[in-house]
Amino acid sequence: MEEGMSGFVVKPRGGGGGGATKCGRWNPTAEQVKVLTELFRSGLRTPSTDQIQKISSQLSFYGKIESKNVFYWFQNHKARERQKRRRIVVEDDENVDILRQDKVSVSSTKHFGEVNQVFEPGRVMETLQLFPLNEPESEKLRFFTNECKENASITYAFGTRMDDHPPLDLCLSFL
Amino acid sequence: MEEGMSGFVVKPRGGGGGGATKCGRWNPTAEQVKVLTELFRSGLRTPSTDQIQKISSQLSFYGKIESKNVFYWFQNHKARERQKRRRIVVEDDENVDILRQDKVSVSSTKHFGEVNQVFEPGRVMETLQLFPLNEPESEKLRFFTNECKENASITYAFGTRMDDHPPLDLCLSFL
DNA sequence: GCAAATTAATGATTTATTCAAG
DNA sequence: CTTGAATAAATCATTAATTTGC
Repeated sequence: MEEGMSGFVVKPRGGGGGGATKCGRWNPTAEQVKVLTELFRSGLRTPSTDQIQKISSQLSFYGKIESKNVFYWFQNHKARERQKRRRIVVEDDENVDILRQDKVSVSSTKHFGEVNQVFEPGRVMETLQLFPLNEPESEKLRFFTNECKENASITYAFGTRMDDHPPLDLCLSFL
Repeated sequence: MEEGMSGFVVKPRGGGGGGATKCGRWNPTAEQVKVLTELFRSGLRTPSTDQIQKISSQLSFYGKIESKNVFYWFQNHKARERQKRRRIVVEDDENVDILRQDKVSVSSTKHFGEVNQVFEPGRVMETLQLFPLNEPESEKLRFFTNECKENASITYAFGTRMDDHPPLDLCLSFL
C-alpha cells in the first residue's frame, strides 16, 4: 500500500496466544476445517439451519465456534470454489485486453482477480429504459423466418479476431 | 472425457459459431451469450418480435444467428433460471459433479439436468443420505446468535490433545 | 533469528439478482 | 407492480504467511 490513508494501525494481537479474550473473528482449527471441507466435498453446500446447528455443535469440540461461522464458511467456500473453477476455465480471452488496459492503474495491490465485466449500473439502466416494453406486443408471432443462412456460412474466418468489437456497453445500447 | 461415445464433438463456444456448414442448431458465441445474458439480467424476459429482430440483427455481428434463436434463448433461459432456483432450494447442489474428480459418470444429459449424484459408494454415500434434505424448511432464520461466547471461552483446554478425536468417518456421521 | 512490512487467505458484511406471493 | 424470501456476487476487514532488513 502506498500511502496509508487512514492509518490507524490496529494493533497488536495482543492477547497473545492463549486466551484470546477479544471477540475477533473466528479462527478455525485444522480439525474444524477438515470436517467442513469433507462435508463440502461430500456434496453439502447450503446447510439448513438445523444442519448448521448440528455441525456447529459437533465442531465446538475442537474449539470455539458459532453457528454463523459455519454458515459463513459454506457461503464463502462455495463461492470461492466456484470462482476458482471459473478462473481456470478462462472462457475466452476476449476480455483479457480489457483487464490489462486500464484496470491495473487503479489499484496496485488489491483485488485484480475478479471482474472481467465492469458494467456500470447506470448504463444498464439506460439500456433497460430503451426497451419498448409497452409496445403493442404484436400477438407473439412465434414463427420467425425459418431461413437457413447457411449459404453465407463462410463470411467470417476463424483467423479474424472478434476482439475489435465494441465493448459490451455499446453492444447494449443498440436497442 | 466421455465425449467419445456419441461421436460428434460439440464445438467450442468461442469458435465463432461459424464452422458449422450444416444447418444444425445454433451455436452461440461467447459474445452473443454475454449480451443475451446481460439483457436478461437487465430485466428483459419475453422480448417482442421487434426486439427479437433487433437483437438478432445486432448479434449477427458476432456470428450466425437467427431470430428464432433469440426467441428460444430467452424462453429457455427463463425456464432454466427458474428451474435452477427451485433446485437449489431442494437439493443445495450445483456443480458438485464438477468437484467429483472420479466416478463422475454423468450418464445421461449434462449438468443442469438432473444432477444424478453419483457419489462414490461407501461411507460418503451414507453420510449424504443422512442429510435431512426434506426437512421442514425452518424459515431459514439467518440471524444466528450474535453472541460473543467469550465468557465461556475456557471450556476447552489447549493442552488436551485433539488427536484422540473420533476419526473423520464418525465426525461425518453425526448429522 | 526477530519483528516490521508486505502479501495472500479468508472470515464477515453488504448489495443485487432471482422467483413468486399478494 | 410491489414486496418477501433466499442466496450468490461483490466487497470490506482482519488474520496468517511471507518477505525483508537488520
